[in-house]
Amino acid sequence: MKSYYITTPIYYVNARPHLGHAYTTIVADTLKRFHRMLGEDARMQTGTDEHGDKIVKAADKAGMTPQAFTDEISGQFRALWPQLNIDYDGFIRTTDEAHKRSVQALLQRLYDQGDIYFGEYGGHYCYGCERFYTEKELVDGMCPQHLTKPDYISEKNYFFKMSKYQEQLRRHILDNPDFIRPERYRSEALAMLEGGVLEDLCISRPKSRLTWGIELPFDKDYVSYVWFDALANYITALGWPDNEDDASGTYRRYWPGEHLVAKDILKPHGIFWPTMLMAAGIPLYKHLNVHGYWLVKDTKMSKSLGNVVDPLKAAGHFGLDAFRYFLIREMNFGSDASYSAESITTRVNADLANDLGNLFSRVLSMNAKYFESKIPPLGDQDDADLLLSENTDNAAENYIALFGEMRLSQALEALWAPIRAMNKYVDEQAPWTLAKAGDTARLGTVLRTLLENMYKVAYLLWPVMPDSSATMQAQLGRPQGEFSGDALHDVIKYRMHLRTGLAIAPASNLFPRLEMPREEAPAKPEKKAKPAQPAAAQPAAADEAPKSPVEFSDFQKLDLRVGVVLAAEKHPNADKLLRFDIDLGEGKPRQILSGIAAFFKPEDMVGKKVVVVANLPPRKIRGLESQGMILTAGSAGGLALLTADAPAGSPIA
RNA sequence: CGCGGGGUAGAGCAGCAUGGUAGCUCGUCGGGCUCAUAACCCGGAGGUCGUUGGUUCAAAUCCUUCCCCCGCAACCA
Repeated sequence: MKSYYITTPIYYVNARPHLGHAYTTIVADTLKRFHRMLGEDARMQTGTDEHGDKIVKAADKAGMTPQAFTDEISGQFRALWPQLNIDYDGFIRTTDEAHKRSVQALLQRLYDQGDIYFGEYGGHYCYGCERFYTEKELVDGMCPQHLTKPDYISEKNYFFKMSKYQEQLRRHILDNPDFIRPERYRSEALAMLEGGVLEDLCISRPKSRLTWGIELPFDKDYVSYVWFDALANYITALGWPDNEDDASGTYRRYWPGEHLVAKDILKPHGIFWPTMLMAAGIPLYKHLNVHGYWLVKDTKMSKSLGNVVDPLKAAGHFGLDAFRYFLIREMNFGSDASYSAESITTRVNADLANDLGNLFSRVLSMNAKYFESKIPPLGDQDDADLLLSENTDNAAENYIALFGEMRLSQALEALWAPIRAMNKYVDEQAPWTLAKAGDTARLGTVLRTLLENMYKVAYLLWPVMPDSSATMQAQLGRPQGEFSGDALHDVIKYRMHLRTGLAIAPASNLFPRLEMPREEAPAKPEKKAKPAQPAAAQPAAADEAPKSPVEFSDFQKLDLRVGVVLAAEKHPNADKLLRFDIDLGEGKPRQILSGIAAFFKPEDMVGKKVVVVANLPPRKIRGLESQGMILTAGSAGGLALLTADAPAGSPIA
């Protein structure tokens, strides 16, 4: 079976995950799903990069050991991805023991063959920054950060003979036009190689300055400095070098794979890494796919500007699949793109709500009205019907081809042609007129033609919007199953996928329209001014939006249970809070605080059965810890308890 | 002359490697339909493709001049 291996960079754990990390990882996930649908043995990998002095400093600042600190941030990354529906197969940390051993093996191999040598490294070192500066970086001979004069120090270090492989790499890039893509980055890499002699790469730091790293196998006074440590992850995670000769091992199964990176790390991935592979006698990766930056309000996202977009918040606000769709559709892969609440709202409303969502809504509701939601039989098709299906099939082929060339935005654009064509077809065929005329046969053919084409589109969208795709397929009465073979081409090949007579969804509301965020400038006078929120630097953030749809799996995450109130009293330090002991059938009652003192008397609560969210993280409120949340229904008149006639601890679903 | 990218309708972009009626989405104006998520469909207005010169029967597309914007320059996707 053909294999496909896609990696994201390993993310440096000195900051929380942001939109950029999410974009890269979502694209990787989408590619993996796409190749899986092509019947390939697809694997996707991500991870975290955890060594170096920045980490030591960040950990220090947080009052933690480097290990505890990296455990924490790495855990945040790992926990984030499933929430964005990212289905990774491997998650590597550069602090993994196996990774360290493999890196050492790689270093030893190059050292033994003479590609690593001991030499002198000199430069302008700023003690404030704890780093070297080149002549060019200095401003009037001063450190640009601290405006102090750096010391010229020199120290002995180990170097990788990168220059030795310069010409070989240049030729490889020339011979393989899509080795680095899109084109612009290939040109840039070539420019780096043609601009003169490549310098050898300094790959170590003395332990006197840095201990948080992988020890060099041939000199215990030094640790590896970033490059080998980080880049090698792409193969160490596959088990290299232990299984280098094992034809059935993970390494041989997936390598060579391809990489996905943002433009800032083109040089390490386009130059350093391939020369390292050449030196080690390992085949080069197939492609380096390089994407641009997300700009926020046309400026680079950065912590200091405070305009960093939190991907989870955005996904929660706009809907996860809408968010994924937007990222892939809006950014022309390779170029920069602009992120804003306005642009995502416009895009999602136009493409998902108006075109795709509304198509499902109108067709399913007509099918409910005219055929009691049962899939009508297909009668004789006329030219318009055939043309519509042909249109879909052509678009699907384009979609697949464009996807394969990493022209992701254009791939989605291609799929929207049949969606628009279907909306037009509805107008032209006017099923409501056929219904009035009593032409049931023709009416059935029209709707059936639509349903079949909708199914195809829904199916094809799975890599980008897995949940919505599955929902759409289920609405059409053919829930997504396991993929086998080349599912993508198979679905195009056939025109009939649905079962005549099967009852399907009577309505659909997949992508509710988003409300356009209000302009910051003049608020419309008739609207009641909200209590003035401080003008947030965030692009109209996600705090008080209409609730976007969630997946059933999200609902399942809630642990709702029946609880019996054993004791209730006023919170000693708060007017609005009551303190409860509630039996959830766990043997020991839980202490739960609830802000309902204005509505219920403590003595009335004892013995009541209530509904409790049992898996919220414990939280301290006015000095007491609350280990859950009591559900109530709020209305203008007051507050009502949710209750259930079941024993304590009964799960609710 | 550090390297690279870009300048195409009001906005955002595609097209440029293999020159040949300037395309897409949003917005806007007018019309239609009534199945639908105030949605959908049709039509219109709006561009001398940054600038100079050149090659050519023909240039957004190739060569050239200048102007402007934006990244990068050893670890931020």
